[in-house]
Amino acid sequence: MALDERKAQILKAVVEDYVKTGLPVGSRAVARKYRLGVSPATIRNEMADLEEMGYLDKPHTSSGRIPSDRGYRFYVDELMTDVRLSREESAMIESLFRSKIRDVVSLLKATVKALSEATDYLAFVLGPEYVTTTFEAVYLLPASVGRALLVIVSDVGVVENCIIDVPPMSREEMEYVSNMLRRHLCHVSLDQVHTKAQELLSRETSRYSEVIAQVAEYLMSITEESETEQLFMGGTANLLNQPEFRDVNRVQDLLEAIENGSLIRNIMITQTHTTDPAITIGEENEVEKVKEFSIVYGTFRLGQSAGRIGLLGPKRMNYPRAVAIIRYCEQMLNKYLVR
Amino acid sequence: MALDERKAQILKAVVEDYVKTGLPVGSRAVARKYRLGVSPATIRNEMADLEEMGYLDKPHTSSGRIPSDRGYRFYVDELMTDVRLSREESAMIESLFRSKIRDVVSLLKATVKALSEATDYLAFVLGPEYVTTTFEAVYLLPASVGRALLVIVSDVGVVENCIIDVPPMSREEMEYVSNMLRRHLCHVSLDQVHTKAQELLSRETSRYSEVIAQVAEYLMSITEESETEQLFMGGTANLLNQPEFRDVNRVQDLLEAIENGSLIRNIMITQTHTTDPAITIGEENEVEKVKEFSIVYGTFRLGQSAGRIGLLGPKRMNYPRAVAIIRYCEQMLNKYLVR
DNA sequence: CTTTAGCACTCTTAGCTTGTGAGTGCTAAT
DNA sequence: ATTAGCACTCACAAGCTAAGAGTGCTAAAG
Repeated sequence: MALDERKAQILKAVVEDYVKTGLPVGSRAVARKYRLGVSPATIRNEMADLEEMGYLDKPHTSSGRIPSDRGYRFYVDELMTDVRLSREESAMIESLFRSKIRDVVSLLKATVKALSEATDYLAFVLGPEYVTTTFEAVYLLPASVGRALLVIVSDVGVVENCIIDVPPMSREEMEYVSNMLRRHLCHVSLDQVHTKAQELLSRETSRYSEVIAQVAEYLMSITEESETEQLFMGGTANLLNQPEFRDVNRVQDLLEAIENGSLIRNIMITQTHTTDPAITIGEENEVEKVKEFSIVYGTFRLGQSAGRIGLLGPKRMNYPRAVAIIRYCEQMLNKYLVR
Repeated sequence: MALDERKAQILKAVVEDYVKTGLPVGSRAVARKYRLGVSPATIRNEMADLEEMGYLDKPHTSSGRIPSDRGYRFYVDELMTDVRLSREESAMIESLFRSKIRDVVSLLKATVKALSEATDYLAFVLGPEYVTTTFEAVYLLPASVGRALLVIVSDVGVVENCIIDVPPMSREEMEYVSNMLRRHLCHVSLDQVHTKAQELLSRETSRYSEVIAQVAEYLMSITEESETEQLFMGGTANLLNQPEFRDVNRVQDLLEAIENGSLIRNIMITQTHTTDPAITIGEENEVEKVKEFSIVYGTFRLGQSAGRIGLLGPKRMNYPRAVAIIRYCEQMLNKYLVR
């Protein structure tokens, strides 16, 4: 399966030229731009071989070659060389991060912004799952008559809140309930919240039982809920820059699926990643609608759980650059998310 | 400026037909579909009059008429009849709301979703400005060594949080600081937060002064910050459904501007609204990039401040329906946001 | 005096034809 | 093994034509 040196060089040239121009690349162009010391005719022969081996495709009988999924895969695995972001660029990105060190959510939003502005692709950040989390704090605050604001701080610093109905009670009473909730439901692993709440309910047969039940339910619901909420995306307009989207219908379908959010989540769930900035190319993607695209994604840690950041673009993607940017943003996140 | 009955009927027919089909409408079509008891020739004459008066345009010398901005305006002001949402539809929307009565932010997100799914337009919700707001609660919670989580609850129930650096301190110390902050900075109008914080600083020359300063700064920053954060959008893919976007470049430009968010904010700031679901059509929009579109937007109240919900679509928009949906969502919001 | 039928004219759009250019595969010479 | 040469393929753009929808005007009819 190994390619001899010259074939490898030609494959590399084809991929990089096609990535740059978006046009099928011919033997002439390869000979001219990437001087390999051989004539177009020789390159033609080699390209015919590469096609037979499945690394290149032809859009139609005559006229240049484009890389196949396999060609991209070989390029990504063996041929591409790491690139470094320019000084200005990394400075630009870092400054964006620095200005947003407020809370986790803003930081993730900043990441999306950095990614989508630094590339021509769709950027996404999938917040960490809650599964392994406990709660750091639970507060019940008076909101208006008959309503209270429930504020919850997870151990990774993500804050959630909701409004619940409560029987009318004094400030002191509410503080009492609030303290009780804190004592019994904080620092308890999620799978035990339910039983703890039941315990609490059976002991407290007071008028607060309704409140306790509501809080417990909300705590439980957060597990799934927040998964649907914690997806940030940006740069949808970037996709329209790609020449492959000259016709609107193709993009529309994808956009719809992306916007609703389930798509990215599906991808991240079904995908089994291996290397750090993982790359999936075209048909390698499990999800149907993405089989014409590539995804480059990485991981960041927050507490005990992990989140994902990624770029979705055409297969004709600048992989070295995408990898460099994902790597850099991973670093930034892990740096600013320390806790 | 008033139009005689027949002209009005014809204008109405042209607008509604054009809205439905997207194709310039000719005299024949009007005569056939909206039986007005006159022949195409008569309608041709009337349409020529309407064109001269500025209510209709011709894309090119021969071939049907399309409404001008003025034509749409007249239609919207005088001709269109209110529509009601179907029972299923309003039930669908309300259920979406009901399932999301958790916190303000989820509710606003649900609104965007409802709006964009119920229409073919871009939906947006602009959260209420903070200007007139005070803070209901301020908490400083231990996060990790040297860091604390600052949680702030505004009087309208919006929760903000950020992480700040603090000198190492015990749980009791932090509670002391937290209480101090609460006593001095809650229920204080925003324009006084700064002076209050100064007072506090001058009295407390302790090691906590750094913390107090940070908190004060954050409180101040929220005013602008949250304006940039509190914009929710959905349904960008809807725009691609519109036949006017058969070519990609037009939409890309708009999408980019929209995604970055400043566009909608600008519109809402520059626009002076009058009626409740306000409608601005084409050139009536102050913002350059929107002069080819129309916006229908309404207001909801949250505490002392107000937010906006709206739809952005082509001038060829189904105005009666857009108005009905905006109205309905306004109601929903005002119902579920009571405090 | 308003309405209508008839007709010549305009303009867009889709489909077809043609020419050009980029690129290929094959063969024969180096 | 490499390369030059050449015939061949195919996409794409440009130009052309025919069809169709719609108009404005004129003259007849109510």
